[in-house]
Amino acid sequence: MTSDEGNQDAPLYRQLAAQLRAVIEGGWPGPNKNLPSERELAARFNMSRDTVRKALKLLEEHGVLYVDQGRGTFVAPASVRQMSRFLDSFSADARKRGVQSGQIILSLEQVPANMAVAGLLSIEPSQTITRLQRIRTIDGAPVGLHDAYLNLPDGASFSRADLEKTGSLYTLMTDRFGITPAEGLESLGAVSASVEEAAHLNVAAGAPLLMCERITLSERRRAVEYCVMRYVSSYRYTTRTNKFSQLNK
Amino acid sequence: MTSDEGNQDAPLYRQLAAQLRAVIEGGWPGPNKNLPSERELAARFNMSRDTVRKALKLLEEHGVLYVDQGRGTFVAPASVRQMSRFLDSFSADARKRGVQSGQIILSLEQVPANMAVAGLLSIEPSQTITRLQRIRTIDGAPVGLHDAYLNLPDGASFSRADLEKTGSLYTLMTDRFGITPAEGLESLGAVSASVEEAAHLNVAAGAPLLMCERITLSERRRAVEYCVMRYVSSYRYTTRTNKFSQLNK
DNA sequence: GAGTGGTCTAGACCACTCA
DNA sequence: GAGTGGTCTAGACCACTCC
Repeated sequence: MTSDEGNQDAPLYRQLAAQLRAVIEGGWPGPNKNLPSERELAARFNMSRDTVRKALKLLEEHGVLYVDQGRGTFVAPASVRQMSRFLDSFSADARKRGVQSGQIILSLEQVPANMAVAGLLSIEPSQTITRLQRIRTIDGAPVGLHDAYLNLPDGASFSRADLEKTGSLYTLMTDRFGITPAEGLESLGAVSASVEEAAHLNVAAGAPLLMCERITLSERRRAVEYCVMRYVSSYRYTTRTNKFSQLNK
Repeated sequence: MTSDEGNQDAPLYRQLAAQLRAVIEGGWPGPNKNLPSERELAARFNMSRDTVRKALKLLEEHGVLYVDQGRGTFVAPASVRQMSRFLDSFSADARKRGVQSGQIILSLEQVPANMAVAGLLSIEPSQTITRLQRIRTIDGAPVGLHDAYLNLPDGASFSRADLEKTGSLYTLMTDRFGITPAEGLESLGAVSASVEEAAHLNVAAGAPLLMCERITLSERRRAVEYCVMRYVSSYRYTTRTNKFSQLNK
């Protein structure tokens, strides 16, 4: 987890954002305290006010800062700063929480897409895709079932060993196939565990599960993955939604 | 639902964003098609390139556009354009989906905060707060239970009639108390319906429910509401997470 | 090489808040 | 009225993509 801080290649505003976040996480200024004004920061760091504003905007999007017209720029409460607005993979999320994530691969195979999956991935039915079923664990205990349908580039494939090495499907897709997830559409609801699911997750049949369906899009907005995830009731999915910002007034 | 389009008071970039969105929703350019370049838009609308960029940035945040370095700016697939990244109230969400939302108020009272709620709202235990319990309905059928603890300004209160008039708690808080929700922290999981919950929601006891806890923060990042929501299994909570954008490289 | 978006600057004026 | 962030401009140079 390298930071832009001190990275001479990164844009100025990212370097500044990284620096500011570092001092804020270091405890200064405290929550709900003023930052120096944009003009002052520009002078102190010897850059234009617009560049400072870009850094502040970035930190605002990450929930680190908030702005109050005419009053100033303030440090957000720690509870907000710690919650990401962005999509994490299961393993990245676990790493951030400081727990150990793992997986048990149940199956990895090439299958023809059925109509439902083909529709969701915007491909022709019967086109072959990769299906990956896994049990996800946290500190060794099973917490979720992932059933993923992957629309990989022509001829691309990977083995169980490839996946076991990296631990993260997204890392594998990026490093191996050059596919960068850029956007995710998710739908969450509650379901009852089937007998089979219950066995995998070590809960009683009929136990409540959190179901999360996700379509992942690449940078060019091609659907590259459709995934159904089911989690035991102790698992929590957290999100931060900021600025009830609207295009409509 | 007024738009910035043609609103002379709105900033230029908002007017442009509204115009662009209107022509895109009108079908031109189609999904995954090029927009004119930033320089061309600037010339055509007689504004600076930076102002055009602000409009495009806004539309990108709303999932209407995406940008590909060196290639151009493109219209996102309709599936992405329709999904909001921002927090909606139950009633606003229903309106957007074109269904009729309603509520049955179970109780509205002043209560002392217990330790858990006081901690979440950052107030002293035993301070009195407003508790509101409701059944939420869609097209007349019960789909959710809301249990909200409100940290209203000193002396502020409202009646059942006030709430029944507007239908939306957020609208009431904004118009009546000047509190604008600016940020929400949410945690989702699955639970089993208790006997009482099952009766309210017209499902069997033990049925799976989607539980969503939310802390809502005001513009100045004061916790103004803690709410526990439980939804029947047919209810779906949808989100869009864009740009796996990171502060860390 | 031509065209695209990404970064950066220096300066101007406006809207809002607070004393 | 002094200080804050919000908008807008005109121009410069860089990084990337595609032919």
